Amino acid sequence: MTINRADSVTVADVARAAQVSKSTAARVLSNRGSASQTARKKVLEAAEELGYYPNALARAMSEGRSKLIGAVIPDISIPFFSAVVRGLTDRMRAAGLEVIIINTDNNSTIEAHSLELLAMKRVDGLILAPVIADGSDIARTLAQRGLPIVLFDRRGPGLADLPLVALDHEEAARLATRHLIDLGHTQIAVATQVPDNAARLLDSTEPATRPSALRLRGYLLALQEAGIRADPALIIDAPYNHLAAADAVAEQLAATNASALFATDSVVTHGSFQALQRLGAEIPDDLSFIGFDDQDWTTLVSPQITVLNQPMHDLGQAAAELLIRRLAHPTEPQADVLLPGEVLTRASTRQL
Amino acid sequence: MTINRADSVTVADVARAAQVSKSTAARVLSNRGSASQTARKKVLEAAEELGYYPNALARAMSEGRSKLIGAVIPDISIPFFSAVVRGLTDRMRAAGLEVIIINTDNNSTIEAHSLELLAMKRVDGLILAPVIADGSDIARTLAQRGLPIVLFDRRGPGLADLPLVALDHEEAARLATRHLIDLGHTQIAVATQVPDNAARLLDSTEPATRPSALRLRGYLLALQEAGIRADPALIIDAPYNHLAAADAVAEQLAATNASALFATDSVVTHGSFQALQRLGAEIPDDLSFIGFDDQDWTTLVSPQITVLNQPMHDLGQAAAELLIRRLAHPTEPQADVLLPGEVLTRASTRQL
DNA sequence: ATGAAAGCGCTAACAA
DNA sequence: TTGTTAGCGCTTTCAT
Repeated sequence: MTINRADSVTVADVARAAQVSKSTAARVLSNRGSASQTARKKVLEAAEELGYYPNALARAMSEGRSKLIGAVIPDISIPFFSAVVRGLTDRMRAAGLEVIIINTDNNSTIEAHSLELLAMKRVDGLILAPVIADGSDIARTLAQRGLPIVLFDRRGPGLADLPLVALDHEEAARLATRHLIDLGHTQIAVATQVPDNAARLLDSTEPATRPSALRLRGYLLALQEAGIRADPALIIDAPYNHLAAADAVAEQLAATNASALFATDSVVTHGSFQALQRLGAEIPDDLSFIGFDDQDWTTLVSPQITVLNQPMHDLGQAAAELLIRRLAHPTEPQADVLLPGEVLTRASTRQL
Repeated sequence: MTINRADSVTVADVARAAQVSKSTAARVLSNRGSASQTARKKVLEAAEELGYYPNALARAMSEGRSKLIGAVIPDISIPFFSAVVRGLTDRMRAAGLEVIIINTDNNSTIEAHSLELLAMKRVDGLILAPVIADGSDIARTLAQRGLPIVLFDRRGPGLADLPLVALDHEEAARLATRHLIDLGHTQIAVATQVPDNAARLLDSTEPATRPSALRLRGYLLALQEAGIRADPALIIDAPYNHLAAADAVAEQLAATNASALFATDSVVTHGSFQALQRLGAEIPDDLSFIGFDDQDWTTLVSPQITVLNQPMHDLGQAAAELLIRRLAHPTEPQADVLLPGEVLTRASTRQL
């Protein structure tokens, strides 16, 4: 009964069994230096026999890299992030890297602790979907120390020099809004987390980091391009929680004369759809509706929902690829990667 | 040359800066041995100053445990698993353990490689939702070598002695079926992955490891208890893929006189609902429908769907807890943990 | 081609 | 309370 795996098989054990020196065995097992046919054969047989598994910890110690990547995200149970993580891990595995996932719940204290922890684990690199809040500058510190970091989905404050992989939020929202405009709508409501600087969002100097702000800007831009005046009453402030969003939309939408509604993220899309059901709105006869992210249910309800879909799996892969490139060329500067969204036209939007 | 280590501060660096010996510094930094107030203060200041982060790799080497856990699952992007993983990681983090997630896509070759890889990483323990296929005996080997493993959701063949955390599949399906029986239904169709030994499932000696087989057995059991004869024509073999499942259900259900339908997993539930839409069935007037897993869309469609819900987050936590207990008491035998499911009664099922 | 030996950064047993 | 020293398992010079 070998209960304790303190007795794990080491290179030395293999070497002894193969009757060669430790370094010869090490060479064969790590497939690096040179070794004679006979030595190689003896070592491999001994390793097989003893059931040798190289100790990645020890290897990491001496090689100076752990082959571990940290992924710090808000919540793996959100479909968007779980699809992204799938793309991410697929690509990382192909490169021989494993991924440690940490959920921050958008809490900057948790984020800070997580980053420290991953730094201690000596991860080779980091994918970070930062909490939008100032305070912690740990990410910046780690980056300055030479830890490769790729931002995902959004750029936190003070993280200006790190590369970002994300949906082109602004352009995606512009597409979605233009879809409605092309159908003849002019009274277009939008449900989103409204930032403080909403009114000044079109000033090119006004910063916008959170996805919702960028998406709102895209909406405003599309209106402007079409010569439609933005009506503040049509901008509905919806919390990032489907129940609360449903309440907000139900209440505020009823007071408008909107002929169309655009929800700028998956959670608010969920809430908005519930609000529309509650209001008894006939879609698309009373109101055209375009949501965000192609969730399961959007093709299960009737009418099926037109959505702005983002390439979740690809986004994850792109983030992985960028990080892998940084690992290989640490100094080479990397440009942001913004992937386009796509309107999936279905039955919830129609000509006015 | 060693990459990327130029900046990493070590205990020795701190010791030098604090003008004490390496071991004194190590003692205060790891908070173990004893040290004088003055020494402690000097060391902590020096550590702060230099920005010292302990190297978890080195610590793992000498302590013999990595504080890393492996989670080997079919696919993180499936809502069930992402919710489970959330519960799992929450609990693990609280215990100071991080989780490496690996997707197998139910491919036993990938599973085998993943297990070897995690063994090399010297994870302290493993959560494994095994592919149901014989072949690889790596999990067994690792377990015999003393690596704590907890099975999740299902018990693979040849893994009889490992503890399992799962939904009580059989009982859950029995509950769901009884819900329909209680409403007066006797012609109850079931959509599931039908195992080869379906006909003999009620023999207590007949083995059933895959969740779908256990759920089918629960269905049969409920019928038997109610004195209803099981009708093979009502057992619909549906692939684990919502499109194919929709086709199978649409075709086979039409040929029956069923007044109710029970879908035994989330994917088949999705497909079944599409099939019912395609058939133009009025729910619940033409047919009562009960699905599996409380997915977002089940309350978004109309009528809202009655489902058998499993406690996903709790399942993840339970798996983590069991593994943590094994870590602390490696020899103590552990019993399986089967959590109950619950019928969420909504509008898709009604009195016949 | 092979072997001896020096780390990688940490913990822990043992002295002092 | 401190410091010295010997590992943990692997990679990697540097001789031979």
